[in-house]
Amino acid sequence: MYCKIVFDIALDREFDYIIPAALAAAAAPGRRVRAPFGPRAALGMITAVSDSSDVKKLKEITEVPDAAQNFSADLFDLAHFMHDTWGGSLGQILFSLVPFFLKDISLSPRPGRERGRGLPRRSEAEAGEGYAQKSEITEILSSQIPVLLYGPGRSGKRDILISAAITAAQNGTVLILVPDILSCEVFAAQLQKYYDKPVSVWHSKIPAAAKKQIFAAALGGENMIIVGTRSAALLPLSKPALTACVNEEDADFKQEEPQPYFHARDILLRRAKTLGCPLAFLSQTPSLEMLDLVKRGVVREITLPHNADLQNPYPLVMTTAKAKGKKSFLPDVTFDEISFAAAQNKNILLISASRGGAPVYECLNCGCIARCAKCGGLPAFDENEKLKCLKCGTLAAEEQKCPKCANMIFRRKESGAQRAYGEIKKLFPAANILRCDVAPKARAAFENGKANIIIATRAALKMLREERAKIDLIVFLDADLELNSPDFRAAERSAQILFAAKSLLLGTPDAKMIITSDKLDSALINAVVHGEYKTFAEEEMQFRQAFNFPPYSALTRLTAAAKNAAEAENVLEEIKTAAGNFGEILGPIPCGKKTDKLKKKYILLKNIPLKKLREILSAAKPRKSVKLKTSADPYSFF
DNA sequence: AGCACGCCGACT
DNA sequence: GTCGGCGTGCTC
Repeated sequence: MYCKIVFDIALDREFDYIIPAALAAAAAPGRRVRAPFGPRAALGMITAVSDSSDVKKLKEITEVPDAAQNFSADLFDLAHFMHDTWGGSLGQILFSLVPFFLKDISLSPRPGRERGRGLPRRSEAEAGEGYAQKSEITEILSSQIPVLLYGPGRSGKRDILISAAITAAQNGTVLILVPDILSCEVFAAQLQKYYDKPVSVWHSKIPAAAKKQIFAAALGGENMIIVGTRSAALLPLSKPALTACVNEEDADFKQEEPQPYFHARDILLRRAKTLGCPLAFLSQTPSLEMLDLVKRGVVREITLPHNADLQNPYPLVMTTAKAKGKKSFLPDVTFDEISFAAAQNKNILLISASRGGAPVYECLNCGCIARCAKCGGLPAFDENEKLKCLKCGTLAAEEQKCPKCANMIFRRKESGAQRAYGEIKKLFPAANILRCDVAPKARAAFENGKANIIIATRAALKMLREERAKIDLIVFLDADLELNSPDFRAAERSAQILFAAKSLLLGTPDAKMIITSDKLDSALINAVVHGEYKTFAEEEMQFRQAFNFPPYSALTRLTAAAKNAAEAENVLEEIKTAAGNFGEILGPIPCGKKTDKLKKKYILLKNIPLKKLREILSAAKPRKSVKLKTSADPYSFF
């Protein structure tokens, strides 16, 4: 007998081995095995068993360590689906389903009833609070196809999910995915108020021992509720009763960087189908992919009405064009609103476009950016306030003549939050101003009631939304900047952020929002002002169709990294020519962020299956000096 | 991914 | 003269 084995390494290849007679009974697809691999003995996993092999010099597998298979029935098939859909190493995919802490728990008796990290339970009185009792609950639990709970902020989506989860958890395992760790903690705590058993919390910060218990319980098909981040989508589910995904549109559900590559939304769709289990997506700004699924009848949408019983059910959204000229950092409207709010000691949140890196040296007259005389790199002020080239370290003169307009007015130009902080401090010297690049700081600031003005990025906004912070005025300092990114989802992302910000105002009387933009008549801005996400989504959907972007095409990104940009470009051009017959290709496009010393460029391939792309890549003899990386359904475009 | 093999720079 | 840099290549 022979078998094919994959290993937990970034190598997408199977290896053939002999199964010795003594191990024949235990060896089966999905079973982990010990086998000699090069100079060492490695742990692999059997993908197939057969009675012949083409390979001449074969070695024998030496051990089958586990008493039985470690994952639920659908996961072996899911691994192949992940491999086909997003690529990567099948070995790493399979091993990600059998975590490192799993030694031989597969046949161990069920753990005690306390598992995972039990959250503190609320008092009887609090637990007695009524939770949603709506027809949507039965609709979710009895639907033959996945459901999208679509509704504006605070329309009761989460209450419905909590009720459905508690009902379903009487009959099996409930798995609820949320985008990030904070949402995980917040939602689990919310759920715990109504659930009389401990809610299991699963994310990267949960200790291995607790994860092991949750894993074992899920594998055992226990009645329980798991709230977790995207990696929880890969947990075994032997007796699933309900799966769900909160804030479905969040890009964090896509795992790009470490293997395995996957999109939690697509994993849930696939698993719900094969497991025959109810699935609910929650969103106030559904992704266009989700709206496409609804349109095609794959997902059924349940629309929740706007909740008019809120403190501020229709928050005022104002728009203003960017300040023209050099003297004013803020448009007049914005300045007036901030002054007014600050005078009343209100909480003001300023959203700047980006965290902003080192300040650059820019000509105030023509915008020309100073260059290093020696190497052409960007000079910037270092920690000692010396103007130095970022590339070669050469000290540059601060008194420079602009090479373009010959003015002697080079100025330090700080970007993003950094710049905003300086300017706001000048304009509102009496206010407490806090700059928070990092999300948790925003929380502290509002808790203390210390800061009047918080300057934050969008990441912080997400956190504030989760905490339902009390904010009286939100100002987007430049809503257009996001749209300049090469990401075709830029507009969608902006919409998500703007709508999220708007619903942050719902609980605070008279709270309002100002959007600074030079595209005031765009569908996006109009949609936010009038509260109709779908208006924007429809126009965006037409854009996607017109330019053949997802959900109208399957996108794959191929990145080339080389010592010099021309080399990377040449390789990509070659591949573009070779693959041109199979689908539309965009690029090569230079990567914006320079992470290492290698130059990177990428092309975008439309509707070329991964399998086809692999063929093309192996046919085009890849040069050793150029590193290629493919990414299916990409979400980042750096 | 590891880990070996292999051919060019500054040290006991 | 050697130690060691990491480029290249292989693992059934």
